[in-house]
Amino acid sequence: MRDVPGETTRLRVDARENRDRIVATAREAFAADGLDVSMTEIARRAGVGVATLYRRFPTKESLVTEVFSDQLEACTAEVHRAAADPDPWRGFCRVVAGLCEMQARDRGFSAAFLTAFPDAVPVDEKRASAEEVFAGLVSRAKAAGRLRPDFTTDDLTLVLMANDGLVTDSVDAAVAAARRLVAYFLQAFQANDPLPPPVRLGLREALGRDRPR
Amino acid sequence: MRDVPGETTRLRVDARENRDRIVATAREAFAADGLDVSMTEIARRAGVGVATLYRRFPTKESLVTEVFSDQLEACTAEVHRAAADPDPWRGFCRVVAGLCEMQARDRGFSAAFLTAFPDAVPVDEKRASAEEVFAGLVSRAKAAGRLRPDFTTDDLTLVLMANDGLVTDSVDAAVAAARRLVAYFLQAFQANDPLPPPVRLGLREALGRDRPR
DNA sequence: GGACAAGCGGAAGGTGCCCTCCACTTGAGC
DNA sequence: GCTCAAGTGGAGGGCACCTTCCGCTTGTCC
Repeated sequence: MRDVPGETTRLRVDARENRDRIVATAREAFAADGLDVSMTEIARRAGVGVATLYRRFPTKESLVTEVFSDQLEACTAEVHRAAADPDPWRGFCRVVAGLCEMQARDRGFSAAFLTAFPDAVPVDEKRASAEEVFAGLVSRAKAAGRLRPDFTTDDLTLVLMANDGLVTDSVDAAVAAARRLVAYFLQAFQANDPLPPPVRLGLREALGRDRPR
Repeated sequence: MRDVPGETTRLRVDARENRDRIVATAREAFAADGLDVSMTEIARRAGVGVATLYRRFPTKESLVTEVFSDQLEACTAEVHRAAADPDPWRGFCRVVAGLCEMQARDRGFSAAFLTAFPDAVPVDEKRASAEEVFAGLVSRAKAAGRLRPDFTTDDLTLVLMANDGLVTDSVDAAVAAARRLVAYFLQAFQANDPLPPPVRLGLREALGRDRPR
């Protein structure tokens, strides 16, 4: 395990360029093909050796975390912005639609956002903050009588996980599918018929499923 | 590529027992852990060598096809049974709920049912037949005024793919999540507000994603 | 009961992955 | 310009997977 230069250490300019190119390449690759793209392949596309890649990011997970940290930021920002909407129901719809659209446009994003990164503390912090804000939005939408009272914030996880299942070859198809899915969900969230009990979904494993026994 | 004894060839009794045990073991393994369970692991759990496994099933895909062929049969049977319901809306609900429940109970099933097996012709045939029957059920449910007119049969694929995203550690949690998801969907399917255009989702690759370029 | 094809297990081949090692190159400060 | 730590690329170690090979065992049929 080597040390990764933090904000304090300054990189040499060529190293800086390489690093930026790596992150940009990885972002595109993950978006297009999901998190399965190999480190060797990323290095090749970025025009560097694998050692260079591993010097900056000692593990694949660290690369994933880096790549999606600002995407996650954009995502939580979207939640905060939507929560500021004077109409809570419209804000609620924006959150659901916005997150699902992001997810559909980026195959790696869903995996990254739904995944718990044990090492990346700020990720969890931002997530928690966004969830809190969202919870406020939910209760206001309920108070306004637009959102069904038995909706729980765990249902957002349900929506995101369901939306994640809509894997398709083309981005356009994924976005179209996500839009229709969201429309169905939003209709259901306005209705008021009895529902099975809410479920708290566990987050998925990061890279590689765990093998029982 | 070796030859696989068909219905015509009779297996030796010990070989027959081994074969049955392999299929049973694989069924359990796939149900519990998905299609990622390795051939070596299946052979080990079945108490046979890998060569024995490969003698019966020359490729992993052939084993998967064999294992899920009768599950698929049960699935299409469920569709036919539900379609016979005098109340088309109730039948429709049974199809949606039934398929999703099966999917939630068996991690491998979703992958197998949503996946196109190029080699397994009967699979596709049964699928096609079930889809035809389901289409009839859909139009009757619409005629009865219970199902929204803009529902398309492709939306069933949407539901199944969405439900497939609800991967959880425990079966109970998966079933609970699927129930709630289905309840939301059924509410939305009764509503009648405008909706984005329907989407035709492509089926996923069988084993291992394809690598572009 | 004996012959032999069918069946068998485990070692090993081939591939792809994550990650490390190490000899070579190069930008930065004097 | 010279020095040298920082940076680099490619080979390869370790592992897991799917699949094949081959010498040994065993059910079956006469």
